[in-house]
Amino acid sequence: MTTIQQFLPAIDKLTCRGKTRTKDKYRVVYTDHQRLELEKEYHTSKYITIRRKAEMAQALSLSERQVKIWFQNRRAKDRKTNKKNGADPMATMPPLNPPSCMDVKPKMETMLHHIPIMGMAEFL
DNA sequence: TTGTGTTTTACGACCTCC
DNA sequence: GGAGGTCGTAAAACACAA
Repeated sequence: MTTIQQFLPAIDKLTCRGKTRTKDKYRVVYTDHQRLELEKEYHTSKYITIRRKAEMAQALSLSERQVKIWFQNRRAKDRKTNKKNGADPMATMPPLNPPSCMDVKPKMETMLHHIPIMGMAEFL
């Protein structure tokens, strides 16, 4: 399994807009199995816990950073499709009463992003 | 085959919270 | 100050009509 970490030591880097990325692999394509497992986890919870992130990373041979970024991108995708469908903006909101097992607290800012959409009165 | 639109990784900037 | 959230964006990978 190849991960981006394997390419990080590569000296030959490309720069775009001041960013530096490895030349040989701009991005890796995750396997069907990796995507499936990540999707399953996402359907369990849209916000992954630190513990689950470490477990998933190990199980899928990805870095924790990759798992974190995948969840960020997945939520972004959800928001995008919800916006298009005019669906429930709460869908990607962090839970207000997270289960006790959740060791990551949802950020207030995250919820505030949704308030203008749903209306403050409704939110309260 | 190829041109084009969409999706998927990955990152930087900026923000909040502890 | 670090971790992790969103947003915007770059570029590779992919899908598909012409």
